[in-house]
Amino acid sequence: MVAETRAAPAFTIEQFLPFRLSVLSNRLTRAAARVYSRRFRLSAPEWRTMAVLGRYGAMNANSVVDRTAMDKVRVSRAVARLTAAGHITRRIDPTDHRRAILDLTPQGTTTYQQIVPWLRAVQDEILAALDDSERHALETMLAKLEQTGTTITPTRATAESDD
Amino acid sequence: MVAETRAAPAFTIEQFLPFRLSVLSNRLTRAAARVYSRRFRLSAPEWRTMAVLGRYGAMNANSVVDRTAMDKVRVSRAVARLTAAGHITRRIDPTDHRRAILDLTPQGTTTYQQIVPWLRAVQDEILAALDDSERHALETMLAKLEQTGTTITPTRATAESDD
DNA sequence: GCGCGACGGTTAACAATGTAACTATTCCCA
DNA sequence: TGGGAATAGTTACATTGTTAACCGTCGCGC
Repeated sequence: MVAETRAAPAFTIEQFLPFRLSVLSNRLTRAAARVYSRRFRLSAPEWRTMAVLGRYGAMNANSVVDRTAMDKVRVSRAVARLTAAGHITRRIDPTDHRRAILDLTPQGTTTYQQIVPWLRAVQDEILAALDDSERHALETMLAKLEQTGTTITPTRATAESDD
Repeated sequence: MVAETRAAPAFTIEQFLPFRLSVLSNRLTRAAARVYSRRFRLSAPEWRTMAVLGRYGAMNANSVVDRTAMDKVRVSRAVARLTAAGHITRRIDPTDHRRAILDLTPQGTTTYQQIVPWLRAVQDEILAALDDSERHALETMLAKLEQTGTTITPTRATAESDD
């Protein structure tokens, strides 16, 4: 029944790194999202936008794009909803009328400050499974994978004779 | 400008684990998807379904759900498209008429066997950034995080006074 | 053997996301 | 200085994901 082959071990998707990371990150993101979605009705893109504004202060949408790895459409939509909800303000940059400068409102700042400790707790809970050296190793590996991840371009299979 | 506070360090989303994993896994999944989407017009759920059938042989949709961490709706749609494309067969289980037994067709098997080596190459390329001990550590940590990830339920923030 | 809760899977309705085309503004240089 | 290329952001449309309701089948107690 198993499409096992002579030379290579079976390809097992449960062990395939992108698959594992995808499942894991979905679960963790979901756990984190409960913090801000339940009580504050924020989506992940919305929270991410507030998070960078809360951390770094006012900036335009493009800077949010750069810091959050979201595309500009997602940011644009998040901004629209956040503005409507009164969490952020949006004013045209007087020096460049294409840009809009975003910033947290007082209400948005309060919300931000309420959410942060909960997310810290989530991260602590995640990392509780690891000891100090493991946490350090995780940091190192993530940094490395984040580097290589950018250049993955499968150019040639190593064993087309996998039949 | 920065919403920095006395006691706690600033909350920086770029360092928040669920965020980092989400960005990383998106990029890796995308890199992997290029392999099967370009040439074979398969989506991720479709490939995942083929992958478990190729690895473990015929099974019903629920077993695919269990092995792929996809919900049943996604599997159902993937199965519909794969059947239409001639990659898999679907026959009612004679011993239980609620179930349908899925299996790769010869064409599906061929496709599967063509894709596998490319995905191996992708994984090798990703792991090339790490040395042997790091790979081992990654394996250990993923296993641990996959365990805890299931039970994350933020119950109490540690520092509500983060204002 | 029959009725009712559970199971396997599909369909339907809706929200979120991605891709591409588009508008408005600014940059830059011929 | 004026006109094309680049930039910032939005809108429109197609695809995908999520949730809930649904249908047929099975298991099981009565």
